[in-house]
Amino acid sequence: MATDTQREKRRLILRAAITVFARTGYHTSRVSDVAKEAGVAYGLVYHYFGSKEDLLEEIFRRTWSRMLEAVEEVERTDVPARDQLAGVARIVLGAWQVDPDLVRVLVREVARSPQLGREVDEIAHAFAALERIVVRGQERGELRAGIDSRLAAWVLYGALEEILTGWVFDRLASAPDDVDRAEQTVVELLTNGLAAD
Amino acid sequence: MATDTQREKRRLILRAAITVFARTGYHTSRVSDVAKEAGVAYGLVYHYFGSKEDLLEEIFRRTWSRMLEAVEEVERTDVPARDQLAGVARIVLGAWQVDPDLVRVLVREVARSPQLGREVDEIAHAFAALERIVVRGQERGELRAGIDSRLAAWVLYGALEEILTGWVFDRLASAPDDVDRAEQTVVELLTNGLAAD
Amino acid sequence: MATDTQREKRRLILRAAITVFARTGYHTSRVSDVAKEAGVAYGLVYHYFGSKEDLLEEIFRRTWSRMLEAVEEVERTDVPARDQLAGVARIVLGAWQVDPDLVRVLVREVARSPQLGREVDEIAHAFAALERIVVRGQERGELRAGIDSRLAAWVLYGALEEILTGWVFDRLASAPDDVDRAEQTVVELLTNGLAAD
Amino acid sequence: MATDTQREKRRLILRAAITVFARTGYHTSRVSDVAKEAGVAYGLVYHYFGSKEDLLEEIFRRTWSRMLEAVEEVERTDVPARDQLAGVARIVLGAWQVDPDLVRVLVREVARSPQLGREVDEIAHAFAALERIVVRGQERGELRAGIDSRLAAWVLYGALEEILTGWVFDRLASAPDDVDRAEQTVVELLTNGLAAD
DNA sequence: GATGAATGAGATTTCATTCAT
DNA sequence: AATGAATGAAATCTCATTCAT
Repeated sequence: MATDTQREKRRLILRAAITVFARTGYHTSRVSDVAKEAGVAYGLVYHYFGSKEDLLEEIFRRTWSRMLEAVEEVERTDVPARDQLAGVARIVLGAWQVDPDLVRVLVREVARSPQLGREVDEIAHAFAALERIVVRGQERGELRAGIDSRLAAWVLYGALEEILTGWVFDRLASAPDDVDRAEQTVVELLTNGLAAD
Repeated sequence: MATDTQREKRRLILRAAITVFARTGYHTSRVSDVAKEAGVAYGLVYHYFGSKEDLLEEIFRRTWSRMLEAVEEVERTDVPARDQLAGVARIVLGAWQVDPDLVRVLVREVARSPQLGREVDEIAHAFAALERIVVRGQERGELRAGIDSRLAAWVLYGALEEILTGWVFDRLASAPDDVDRAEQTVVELLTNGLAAD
Repeated sequence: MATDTQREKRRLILRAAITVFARTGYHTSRVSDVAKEAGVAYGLVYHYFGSKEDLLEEIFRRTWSRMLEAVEEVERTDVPARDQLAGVARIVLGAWQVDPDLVRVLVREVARSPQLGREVDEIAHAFAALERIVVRGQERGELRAGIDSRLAAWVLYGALEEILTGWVFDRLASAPDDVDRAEQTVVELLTNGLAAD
Repeated sequence: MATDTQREKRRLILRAAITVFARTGYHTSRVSDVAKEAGVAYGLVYHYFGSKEDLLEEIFRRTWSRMLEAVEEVERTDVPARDQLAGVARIVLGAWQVDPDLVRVLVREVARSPQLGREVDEIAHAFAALERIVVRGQERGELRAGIDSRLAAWVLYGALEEILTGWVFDRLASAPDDVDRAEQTVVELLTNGLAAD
């Protein structure tokens, strides 16, 4: 049967959820707002999703799943570590241009994601991939061996997320040029450091 | 009159709020839980604080106020930029040892802080101070001039916050030794970079 | 047209309803549960029955209709009143062995039956038939004339229903032997009484 | 503190619940109806009772608790078994005159009581007491030894409940005179039986 | 006949806040 | 200052019923 239509409806509702959650945050959004935004009846949200929290969980899961894939693709790439890191930075910061509402939701509800539980695996895997990129770079002698690779991965991700946060709350400039510059700066900073030679 | 007692009661309630919010988050905590934790009557919370949100706001304001002071103190210090950055790292990461519950609340509710409005000033000032440290370092030739100082400040703070997040959600080791190591690693990473020479 | 198939479908759904209602009660059962149990589509239930309540009503009506017939058959029988009463007891208690799920539904939803309205007629007729058995017995001098016949009918039915209730809720033993014994005991009790001579 | 007022409020709400549930049944009654009937705010019902079901449960528990006490008091009485049975009949049927709304609720929601769980103990104890009355009568030679005492207790209770049901649904006359007559008839029926000598 | 997606009214429950004592 | 009973506005979720295919 019309599974295509069904998938579209699901997608439609999920999209609406992102839009609505991005507007005023998950908690202050009502399920009825999501339904209205999607242009469907109240109960249909519950036909496709078990609960309001499920909506958020699915948003997280999908995003991290795609993030994981993207990072792994970068990992498989045969380029210098620095370029790989730049690739990751581009993925994360690029999201702001591709789907700012999604970024708004993710940034605003970060704290909820570890509690959401299930998709934590995907997050952990993405961090692990990032860490492997660092380790590989160290093995190839491109990156310093003395630095804890796991911490380095966290620092990179933290830096990127903070920049997204700055954009979301309009405390950092986020025009296309700024995005490019931020990407380059972060990479430069993390590879060569702030110190003058 | 017994203003001391009053202040103590206020403090008692605020402490209880931190403990309770740290446990399961701001939203799932009830005002009655805070009252119970503080060992006072329900209504007394409203005698000292205007609303539940006021509690959170005050926690943020106080913390960022102290953070601002601490960063400014580091700023006034006459030591190399790298040591100043290390000082800031110590302040931020040290909070985990001084008051883990407070860190839990801050990390979990980060996204709320910019919405809270009023104390944003304090946050902005703290970031500005951090930025000035970078600028000063660049002026003194200790730090590279090519790097955007504001972005550098954000990257540093993001890195530190991410590490706190890792500790809060138990995804990074956080024993005293780990804390020290994290502090050194972050500073080393941000000053000299990941790249091998 | 395939009226046979139609009747079978109706029957199938009704059977499923009995099974489902017996499990957790009418109110907590969903129409979708009935459909699933019957192995038919959701909407088909509404093709054959006007509403969820109609299902219950039909269960009651059919049952009481058969009950009425059975009691009237006993009535037509040319045996002593005591044997007629025993016949009624056998019909009512025997249902537990024939169709325990049906008994479960009836016992659990007794209170609903008088509210259901339409099938009350059938219930009333069954009680009337039972009463006539008593009256006839009194007229033939087999039963005491001094006892209010209507009340006697109610007492008998109440006793039987309570025993079914005990079985349904597993508070009285209900193995085949127990059922036989219960039947005999009730009849003995109601005809000859508890009193020692 | 005003514990008296509190208890009164609880009582007030419970009373209102009985009135409302008696009107149209538990399921169709809304908590808001109970609040309105009691003349209190919506939330106060939840201040005193955990849930709508708790209201019903407490009604059952209290009633069966009082029933148990009353039956045990009859049990302690030093009168012939027949008079003790009459005493029990008076208690049960008398409820109709004392508190018809309560009886309406009990009769209508009987099926729910075994599911309610906790107060089942009280019901079981009441039945046990009734059974002991029969056993004692048999030991004293006042009642026939051949009859299963447990079944006799169930039959008695079933008969009484059925009569209450008849009154509740207006299918048996329930004027004061009728009540007295019913009481006598049931006792006479169960002790001496329907059979003519 | 058969399907199951779509609808939306309605009920329970929570809890921040108020206020009389 | 201190108490906690009282208030009532929301918000989530359920599910009987409808209807287009």
